[in-house]
Amino acid sequence: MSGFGPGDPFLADCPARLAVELIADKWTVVVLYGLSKGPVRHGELIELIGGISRKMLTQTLRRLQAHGLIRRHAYAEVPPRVEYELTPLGATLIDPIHMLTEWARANGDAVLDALDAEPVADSD
Amino acid sequence: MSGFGPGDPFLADCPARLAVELIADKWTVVVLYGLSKGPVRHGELIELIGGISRKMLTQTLRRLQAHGLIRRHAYAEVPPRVEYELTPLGATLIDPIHMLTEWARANGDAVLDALDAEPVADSD
DNA sequence: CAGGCTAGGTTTCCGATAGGAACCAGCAGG
DNA sequence: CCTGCTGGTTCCTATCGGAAACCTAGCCTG
Repeated sequence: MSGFGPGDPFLADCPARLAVELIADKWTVVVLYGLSKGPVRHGELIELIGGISRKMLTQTLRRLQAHGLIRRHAYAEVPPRVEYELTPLGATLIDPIHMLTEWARANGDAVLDALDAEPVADSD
Repeated sequence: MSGFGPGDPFLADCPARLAVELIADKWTVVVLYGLSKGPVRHGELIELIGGISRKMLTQTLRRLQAHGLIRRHAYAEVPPRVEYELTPLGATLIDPIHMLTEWARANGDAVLDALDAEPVADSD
């Protein structure tokens, strides 16, 4: 009587679960959001995001690329220039991500309030 | 010309960013989804989710509780019974999460295809 | 009435991961 | 020749994740 069917994000072998884990990462959502308005350079993302290290950014981008969500374009210039942009598949993720960031903007303060209000109350 | 304003999930001190990091966790989305249809017991979640350890489940639930997204109800019975349910605040997260899981269900296979298709191609 | 069962939670231990700092490549300009 | 720009990688450590054992507390069974 659980009401969950196959394809739900349960049971480790279903693709939905894998995809959820893809984006359930500290930086993935922010990076994808940063790419949502067009191609962006590596360095721009660093400044834009703030708090991410070059290593983590590169690592996140590589993973997204491997999963087919973004495309990497390296120009043979000096100094080097590398741009990243969403693939069509990656672009389909923007809507769900926008909902998340909208939720975050609307409810972020409520979450913060709860954080210092409740000393982990237990109702019984 | 970045086009991102305050409240966008950038810059570590904004509440949106904090809220995004709240759910950008391996288990959070799955656990919240598991609670989306009503109160569920600890043990039920373990079986339902599959792959999560008791430790991580407890830890995730505690964090969600501290952030005001779920409520814990411990019945003084033997053997013990503990139910978790979404708070009104937590319930507002279900819509965004549904979009994510829908995306995952629709595009999970495409992601998997990309994974073994592309040997990390570089377009330059 | 000793010992086992239950269900939720915690502790211990160890391998995996995150992430900062420092370093590298490669060429232009002073 | 030495420095700087940009993207990326390596090294090292603090933290995290997960399996398994243990704990609590009452009921049930032999």
